[in-house]
Amino acid sequence: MEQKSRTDYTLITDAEKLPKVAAVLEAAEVVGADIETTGLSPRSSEVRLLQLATPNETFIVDLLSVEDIGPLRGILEDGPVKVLHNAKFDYAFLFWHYGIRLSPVFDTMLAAQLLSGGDHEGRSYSLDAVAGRYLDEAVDKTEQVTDWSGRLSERQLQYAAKDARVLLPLQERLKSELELEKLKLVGRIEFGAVGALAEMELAGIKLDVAKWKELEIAVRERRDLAAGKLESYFPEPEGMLPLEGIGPSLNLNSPKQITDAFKLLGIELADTKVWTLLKVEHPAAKALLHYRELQKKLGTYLETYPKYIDEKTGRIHASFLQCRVPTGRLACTNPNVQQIPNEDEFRSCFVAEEGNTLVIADYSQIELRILAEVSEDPEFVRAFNEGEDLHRLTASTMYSVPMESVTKEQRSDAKRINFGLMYGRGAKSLSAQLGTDEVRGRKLIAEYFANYPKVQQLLHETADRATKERTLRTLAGRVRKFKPADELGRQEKGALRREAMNYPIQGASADIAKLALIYINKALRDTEARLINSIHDEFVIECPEKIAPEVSEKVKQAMTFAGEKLLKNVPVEVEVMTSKEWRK
DNA sequence: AGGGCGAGCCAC
DNA sequence: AAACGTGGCTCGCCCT
Repeated sequence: MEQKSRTDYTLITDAEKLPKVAAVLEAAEVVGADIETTGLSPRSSEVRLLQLATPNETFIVDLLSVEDIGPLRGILEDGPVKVLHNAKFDYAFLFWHYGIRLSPVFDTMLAAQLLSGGDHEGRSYSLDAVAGRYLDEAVDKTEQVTDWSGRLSERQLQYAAKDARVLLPLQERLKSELELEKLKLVGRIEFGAVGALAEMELAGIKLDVAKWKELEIAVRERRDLAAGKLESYFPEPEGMLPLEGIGPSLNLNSPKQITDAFKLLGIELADTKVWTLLKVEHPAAKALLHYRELQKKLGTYLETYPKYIDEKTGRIHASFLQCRVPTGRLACTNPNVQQIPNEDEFRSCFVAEEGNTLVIADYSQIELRILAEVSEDPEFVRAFNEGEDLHRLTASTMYSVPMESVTKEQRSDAKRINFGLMYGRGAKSLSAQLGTDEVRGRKLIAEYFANYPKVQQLLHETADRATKERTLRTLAGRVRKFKPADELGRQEKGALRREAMNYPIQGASADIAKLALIYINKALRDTEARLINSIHDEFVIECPEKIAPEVSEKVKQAMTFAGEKLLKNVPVEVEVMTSKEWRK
């Protein structure tokens, strides 16, 4: 009689067995899936194992001996739901090495993150941790970091099989939790966006290094000049021999040393932030701000970004973090290509490859449209429906002047208020920004809310609900949980109310953006166009010049369609432009 | 030497 | 106090 192993699995080392495996998997509704790789980067590492689990059987395909996994393609690209933990990782490897687009996907990591409602504090989302929380089952990950490139031990194979199999009960549990918490739609959005994000990371972005270096040299020159000017305001340190004076006597990047240096000028600084320095009369304050700006650009961007260029592809492949941000927005790292300085000087260094062009598309005032939709404020909604300039309209009513007589300054003030109030901004900070006194700031806000009473009502009710019910939802149903307010101090309570007021707006914008990722990726699937960046309400696509017009149209349609899924009473507007270089 | 943290600043 | 929401990155500084 055959001995039963602890975790049953069938090891496939022969390609001829694959059709049979495919037949078994085809009959399953849900398949647990996992891979083991020789490293973390799909572009420089290999896939060693592909594990596929049904309730009855777990297959381990040894991809070192099985080269052609063609018979499994149908199962992976369609058919049963593939359950994975951190599916973007597996998707990227399978897409890069086999051109396979996993679909449909259920991601147990994303599911767990959605269920947390943005409260990630002290929570791990490793498979081990999530299985522990939802199944009371430990998954030993000690084998994960072992060497998967050579001969595999029984322990390794056991581990590989277990990893795929545990996903089945875990998915069952998380699926019902998502249903219970009314997170099915958000789940579908997140799971659908996995592929788009994986492909976007793999596509990467081209940096024109020569142009970047030129800019680096220019900015360094400007920085050195600014440093010299700044240093000239401070007295020479005492007891220094002439030769020793050559090195830097004062570290201009150190807030502490800067504070001390200002003290020598008779200026006491509470801190060295912009806001503080702007109020200082001494020219050294201005010089410091100038120096800081250039130093930031040099250190964070110009000197750093070339290091991120991948040797193989010659492009920068950032990582997008799908569910880290409580509002649902994407975060981005290594490097953060969402925070490249907005000036053309910087952005235009990100270019299309020879023969290609960029299609740059962004939503026009999406957050204000969401505010209109959610608040149902009649004037707000009407303005968007009639294609009016909302900032101008706001200024016109706020200052009681006809639309056509609104000045630039008045419109700019209205714009600041429109944006500021979405962030829960109060009279104090608004008046500071507008350069006016608090009394007038308060009056402007009062006038604003008199014109848009339902906006005020919405913001107020939202903050109250966050405090009382401790949970809020976006238009798509994405949940954010809030701390109990009674444990908070005055200041923290205020912060919570502001977070709350902003959440439904920023969150719905994220919902729309993620839907857009899905639709854009789908629309471009059979073209040579690739999504290469996503900056909250803006998408950058690279494609052969020839097909730019049709790509522009497809992207615009996909984005509009995504917006209209959630905005029913307010029109969605998308602006698209084509350029060899990234620009505003 | 390297981790952790705060200050400061870039994006939307 | 500097109160405008969401992030990530670099630097200085302090720690082990």
